[in-house]
Amino acid sequence: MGSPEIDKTTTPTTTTTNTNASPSDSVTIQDSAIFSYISNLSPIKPVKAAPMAAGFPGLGSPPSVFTSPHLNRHQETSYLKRPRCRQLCSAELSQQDVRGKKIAICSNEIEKSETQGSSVLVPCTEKECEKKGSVQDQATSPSGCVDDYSADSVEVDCANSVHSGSLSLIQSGDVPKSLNDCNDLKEMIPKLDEKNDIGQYAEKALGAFPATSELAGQNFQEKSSFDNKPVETDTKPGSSEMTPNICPIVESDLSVDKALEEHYDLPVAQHVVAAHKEKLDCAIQFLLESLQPIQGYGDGSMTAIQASDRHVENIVLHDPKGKQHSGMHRRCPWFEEAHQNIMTNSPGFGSPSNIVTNSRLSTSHADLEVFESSCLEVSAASSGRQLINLTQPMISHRNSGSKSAVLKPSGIGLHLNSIINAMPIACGAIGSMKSAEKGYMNVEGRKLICQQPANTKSGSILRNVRERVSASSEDGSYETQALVAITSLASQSSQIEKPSNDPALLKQGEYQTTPCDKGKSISKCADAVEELNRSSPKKKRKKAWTTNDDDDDDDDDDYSCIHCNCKKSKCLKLYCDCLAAGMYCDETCTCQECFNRLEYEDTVQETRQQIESRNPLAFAPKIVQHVTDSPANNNGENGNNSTPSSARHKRGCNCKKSMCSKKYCECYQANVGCSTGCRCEGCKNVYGRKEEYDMTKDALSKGPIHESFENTFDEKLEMVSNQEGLLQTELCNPQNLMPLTPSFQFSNHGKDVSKSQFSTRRCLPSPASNVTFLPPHGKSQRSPENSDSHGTLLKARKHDEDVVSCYQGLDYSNAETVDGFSLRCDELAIGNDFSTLTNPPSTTIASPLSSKLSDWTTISRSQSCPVSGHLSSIGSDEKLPDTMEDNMTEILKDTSTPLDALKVTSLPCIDSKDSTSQNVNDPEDCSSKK
DNA sequence: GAGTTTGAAACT
DNA sequence: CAGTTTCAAACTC
Repeated sequence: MGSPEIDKTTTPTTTTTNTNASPSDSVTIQDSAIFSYISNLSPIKPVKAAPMAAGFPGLGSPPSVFTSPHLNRHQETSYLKRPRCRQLCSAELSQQDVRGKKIAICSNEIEKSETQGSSVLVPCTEKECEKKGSVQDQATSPSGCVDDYSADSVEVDCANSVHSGSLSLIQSGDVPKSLNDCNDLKEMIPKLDEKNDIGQYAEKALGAFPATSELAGQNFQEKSSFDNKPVETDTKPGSSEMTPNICPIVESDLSVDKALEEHYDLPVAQHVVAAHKEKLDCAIQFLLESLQPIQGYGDGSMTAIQASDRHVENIVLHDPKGKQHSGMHRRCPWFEEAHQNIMTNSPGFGSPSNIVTNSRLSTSHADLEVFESSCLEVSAASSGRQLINLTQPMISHRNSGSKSAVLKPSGIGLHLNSIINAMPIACGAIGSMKSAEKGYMNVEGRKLICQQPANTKSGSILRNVRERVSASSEDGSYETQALVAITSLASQSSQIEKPSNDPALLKQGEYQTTPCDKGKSISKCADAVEELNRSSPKKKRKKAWTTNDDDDDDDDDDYSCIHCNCKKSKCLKLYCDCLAAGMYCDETCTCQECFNRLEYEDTVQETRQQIESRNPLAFAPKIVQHVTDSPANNNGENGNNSTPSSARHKRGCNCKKSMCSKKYCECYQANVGCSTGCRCEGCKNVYGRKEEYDMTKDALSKGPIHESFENTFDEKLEMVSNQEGLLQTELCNPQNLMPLTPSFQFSNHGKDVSKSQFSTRRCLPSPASNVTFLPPHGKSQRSPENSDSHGTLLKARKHDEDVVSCYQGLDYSNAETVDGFSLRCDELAIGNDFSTLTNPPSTTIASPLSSKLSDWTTISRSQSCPVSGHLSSIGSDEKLPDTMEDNMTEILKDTSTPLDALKVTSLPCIDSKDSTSQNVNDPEDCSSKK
């Protein structure tokens, strides 16, 4: 009480400049900043720092709120995109530009998931970003390309980081030059796309650009970015049908794939294709090659270029509809914070996205050598996709990682869940997202939901995407990305009619497909997404973290679905759905004495920190995927399950009288079954009863250890990942997730769940963050459909795998495992010796800590590439950065029990079998032995 | 719409 | 950690 009042008095003075600044003002400022930035090239720092800091006090310091979510910053940001987008846009542009396109893409996907339809986004973005866009356009318009680009970037930034990435590219490169050369590039690019003459292209590029390979590389990128439009037309003749939103995402992923496939006949390409595992290495190599070589490796350079181009295309495409983000009317402080933190804090985050960003930053900054930039891009291209996939989920979420990520709605999570991450994946933090239909589970939160105007095209788009995916990618990793995109698309399509949260988005990552199952997996994924998107009809109101989006009526974005009616809490407690979702209250809220407003950012921030201090996972998605699915969950006892079967409430419910059959029950409300974590009495949860869950677990895991592990360790990990992800997410991921929080996390949860866990454990170390976690590792090769018949076996497998992976580290050699892994994992793990992963604790711990993507990046680089640096190895905890250690410590504390359990339990199994692969393949054996 | 019920969040 | 209180949503009428 007191604090709020105090804040009121204080905030006005302190925050007034920041928060009070009218959107237009902020926009203009930002625009000007952006403009200057572009013109000056140097720039990222000046512009954003101020506004962001002011806007989001919490960001400066790792937001306590989203501490857990560190990893998912991206997602978080993506998750909760609301009003703030404007400010963020400008600020982010400068700061975020550094981010890799891929990151942006990821965010885009998340956003898409959240917003669902580009069309949907458009309106919103227009509202929010119109001013900005116009201003920026005018300001930046040096060239048409630039204009579009900048404009897009601005708008996109709000929702997507991609734009920022593109901007960064532009900035990094000599803008003027690039602009001038745009025409040339355009001309050249088409050819490239056609593969007519990569060599020529390279030569031209070299000639046109500075002699230095570095410059050339940059130029290429820049050009590519600028040439996006041309490329699009050329490359995507058939894609016209696709909505801009979809196209960008898909293309981004696909583009990379294509580039790799098409252009990488080179050894490098082989590396990439041959080893998803070695993506990092490939990226490194690619970088190396790119450095020297455009000449020598024209193809390689081209690839990078194309990738960048495609990204650009994506951006460009978004332009028309680019204003997607606006979908969120509300602003998500967390999310923003996450962005800020990410942007300001470090060039290198732990997450791949961060990595990408860094790379781009390097380009923009000149600090990094072109080499790095090229490498980054390459890596981004290779890994970025993964990231994308990851983000989605997450997303989850909303931010699970409140602090680090700040926002994200940690998983699709519930709160942010609303999105989680939802939200938008993630917009992870989103968490609480209520998914439009299903809500993003967790991603935390956020509701990623964005309404999509009904897109008649969605279906066609989806098809296109699928086709492309199948056609384009041979690599599972790529497929994964494609899947993600598809998933988002599917969700969009499914949601077209209705706004939806996408917990699914958060969890999109979960839907990995193996090459074999591509078609099916994709379609299934889409189906799953759709399912997730389904909202429960009954709900009058959704909680932010709820996965379901009931609000068919709501055309608003997921976030819009979140409203509060607080009377006494002043919206500064978790009672407030808005706050829980990492969102500010808006006019739609009927709260009284509300302090959860932009005007009281400081207060909100403090409150969040306070809440987080009490419960670090307070803003994490409430719903997370579980490793084990109860049969009931898989099919849904009622067959109504909208949420992933594997999804479970993080903490479980405590229902006494409602029998978990009313919305009083958070599990039921989230359309998830009860689990062992629930203390409910007389559970009759139609989505899965606690007893069933327990029985299933017992049967599958055959050991209390598994349960304990799953419940505690996995859940935590998942949560963290979700939060960070999401939507995001979400969830994280999204939120979520999902959110997927929002971070990150959805329908096919059974499968996905296992995957998610898998990924989590495996990927934990990866900077990729939650998002990556979300992706289903476990299932990669498994058919998406987990029929009950297969369910048991698969489940058993999953458990075994999880245990093994956790304990021993993944055996990437194992085809299944590899496929299952998200790119991030591959990158991270691959680059390194898995020996590093050998330490279960370190691995598991690391992942949550992924908040510092930079570390990861460095690690991955160091491992794969000598260049890098600081971290000698992930494997040893000692070597981990302080922050990492701290995070790990926290995580360990949280999961200490699980770890122990894991060790104890898993060991027998593992020991019994020498090879991890065997364990993975033969879960039964382990179980039988047990 | 008012009142009741419910369970999470907050507090002790 | 358990018990109690507070709170706001869900529910009922």
